[in-house]
Amino acid sequence: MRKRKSNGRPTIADVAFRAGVGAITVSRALRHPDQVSEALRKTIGDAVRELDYVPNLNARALASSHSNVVAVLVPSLTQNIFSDVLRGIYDGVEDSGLRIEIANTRYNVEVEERQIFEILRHEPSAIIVSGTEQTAASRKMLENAGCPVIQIMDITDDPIHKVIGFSHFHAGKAMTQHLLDVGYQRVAFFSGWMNSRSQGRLAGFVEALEEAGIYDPKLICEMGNEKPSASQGSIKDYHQFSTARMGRELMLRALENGPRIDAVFCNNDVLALGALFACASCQVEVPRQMGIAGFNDFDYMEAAQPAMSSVRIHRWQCGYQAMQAVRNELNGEPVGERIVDLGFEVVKRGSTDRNGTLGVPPPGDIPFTLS
Amino acid sequence: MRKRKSNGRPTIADVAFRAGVGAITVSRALRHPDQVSEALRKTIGDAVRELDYVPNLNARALASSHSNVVAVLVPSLTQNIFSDVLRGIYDGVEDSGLRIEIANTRYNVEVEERQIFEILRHEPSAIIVSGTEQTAASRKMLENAGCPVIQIMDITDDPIHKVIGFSHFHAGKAMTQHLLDVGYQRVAFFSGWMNSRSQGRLAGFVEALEEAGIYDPKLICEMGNEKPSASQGSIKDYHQFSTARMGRELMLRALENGPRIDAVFCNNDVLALGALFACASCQVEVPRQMGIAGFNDFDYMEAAQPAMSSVRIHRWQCGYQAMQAVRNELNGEPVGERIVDLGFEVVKRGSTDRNGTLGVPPPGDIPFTLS
DNA sequence: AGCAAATTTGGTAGCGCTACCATCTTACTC
DNA sequence: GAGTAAGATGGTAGCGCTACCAAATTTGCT
Repeated sequence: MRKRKSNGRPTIADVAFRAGVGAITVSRALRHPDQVSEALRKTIGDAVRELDYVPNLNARALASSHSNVVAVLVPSLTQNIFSDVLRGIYDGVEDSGLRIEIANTRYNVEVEERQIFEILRHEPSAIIVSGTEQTAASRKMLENAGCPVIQIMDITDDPIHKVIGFSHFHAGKAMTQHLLDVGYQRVAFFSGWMNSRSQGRLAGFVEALEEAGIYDPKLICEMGNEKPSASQGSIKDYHQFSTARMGRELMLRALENGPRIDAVFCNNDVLALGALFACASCQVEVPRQMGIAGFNDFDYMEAAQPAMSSVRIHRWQCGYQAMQAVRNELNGEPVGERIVDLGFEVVKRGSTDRNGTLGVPPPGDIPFTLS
Repeated sequence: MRKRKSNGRPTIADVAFRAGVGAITVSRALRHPDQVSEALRKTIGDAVRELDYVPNLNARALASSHSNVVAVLVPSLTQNIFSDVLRGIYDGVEDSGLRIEIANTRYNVEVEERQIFEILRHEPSAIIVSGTEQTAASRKMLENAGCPVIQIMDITDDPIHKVIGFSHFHAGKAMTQHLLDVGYQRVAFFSGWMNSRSQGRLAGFVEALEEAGIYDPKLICEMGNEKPSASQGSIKDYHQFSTARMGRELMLRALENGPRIDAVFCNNDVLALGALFACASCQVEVPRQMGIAGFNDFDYMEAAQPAMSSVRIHRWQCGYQAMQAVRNELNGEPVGERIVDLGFEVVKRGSTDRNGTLGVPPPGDIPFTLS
């Protein structure tokens, strides 16, 4: 008779009894099968199946001081960019026995610091963190975390442990170069609120223009420069930091009394969408009078009219490969390459096909009239 | 001297020693402060702060068989709709000591069943599940889960425990009615892959047309009717089940040789976006020749040219209120209303302003010419 | 065969916390 | 003032698992 109410689930002892072995052997058969003989492994496997045994993860974590929790820090849950990353992470975690714990840093380094602090106290088995620009305090905590730390969605020469991502600088520069290559002369940069990765893109933009000798600070059109405060009222609004509305507004301003421009590199596809609509509303022809390029290459860029150029980045792969890296390391394999550059792709479409020379498919235009 | 390597973190015993009380009193001071005297509570609080003590959650869960984990089942991580819900959940969990564990059901009831099964074995303190159409097996498991179960993003007369959402049927019907009210005669329904909530919207659409006596099955234009298999190859592609590309394709088909239509209710904003671009590419005037309405009211709907009508739903609130409900119940408060209808809002904009009578702001059109 | 080394298995003792019960105060009733 | 109830505190014994060491068994080699 049990003294304490238990929930009736079979325990490792039940399995051990049924298999006629010691509890510890069952534990080993499950955790380190190679240390158990073929025969016992089978007997124990049968007992597990017959009893429908599932290990209690809390007990396991307590006894081993391994939580098997992978902590994932993302700056936002709303932007598609990170939900794609999360999708990769979830696809990558399958059948690993690992649990994922997501923390939302809200693009706020103070919040991130606090959350790293909290998360470390849960003793995660690994940490996946977005970006490479942690504060000094955050970096120190992560360095001393005593578990694999994978930085994703950016790249650096000096990773904490391992980084899987790409260069925002080079991506920004490459797209700007494309705009210059097709002959645009006055290229603007549109952005909503800037994070450190946006800054990288902007730096690439600036360098490309400087090399061409046509850089002008007035070409940088930002909205909402003010960083969101961490105060109660506004913290929940961080998800709106780039919207189509802003893209529209920025383009309208540029057309009305802004710098004279003939193309725009939008820091985010959704801004490009808004910019495109603004052009439509002002009868500005894209790409002839105005070139538009975005960043991320969400699916609607291809479907737009005209189809819009963008920089395709490998969000899902970042998440998936980060998870693979975590699994490998937890299995005792070596770290391997500490810097993994997944690259990017400048996708050229109609919205920047200034001369009709890109060979992109023409917009479908089926003649059609209603009533 | 310790026999087993510990990670050096202070334990409850350290705090107890420092405060000069028993370990159990420290536990109580933290878990049930009302059972501990004012004076001791303060002494213990000081000790906690001095030692920088943080309770070990695994030990707590093991000893109490309360995991303090809130399991959240969402069908997709990628669609904005659920990332908004998750944002609400994360905003709602702050400072509660609860942990969130997200499972991705991939719009697949078999996957959902398996995940409910797995999740129950982690003994969550509460479960938040998307939708009300669980399989019989899933429902039974949830009913016997022994913890609060909140269904969200749909509504039903017969919740498992508590439901917070809105009626997709009424939302679909209301938007369709709006299209009829402004005078459209042949209204189509566009959808990508249909889930049970989409079905509700469709049913509302059908009923509105039937009541008007103009229903015609040919008006239902679906793409990708085939349900995604759970097989390896395709399961990772579930996120593409509604894309702008599909909206564009559906509209092109409808214009070319489909049913003669003068308006379309898109099951999802992104389809509406694609449909709008298709109209632009075919020189079909919106809203005069073609009305377009979407569902979800993402931010770009307002910024589109013309601004697009949509049904605004309260995604963030669903998540946030679900979390509040969980917290209340775990604090021992009564369930309260078991059916919470958050409603929806038919947002009427230019894309359905057939007669120019809606009083919506005109599209900004600043006369503008380049070089 | 004889001995060392490698492999396989088991026992014990926790991991850090809380449920349960027991004890000790204090407050209140008659 | 005795008796009872209510509140505050503590001790003990686990929760279910695994680290650590010890013991038993097998293998390899001279």
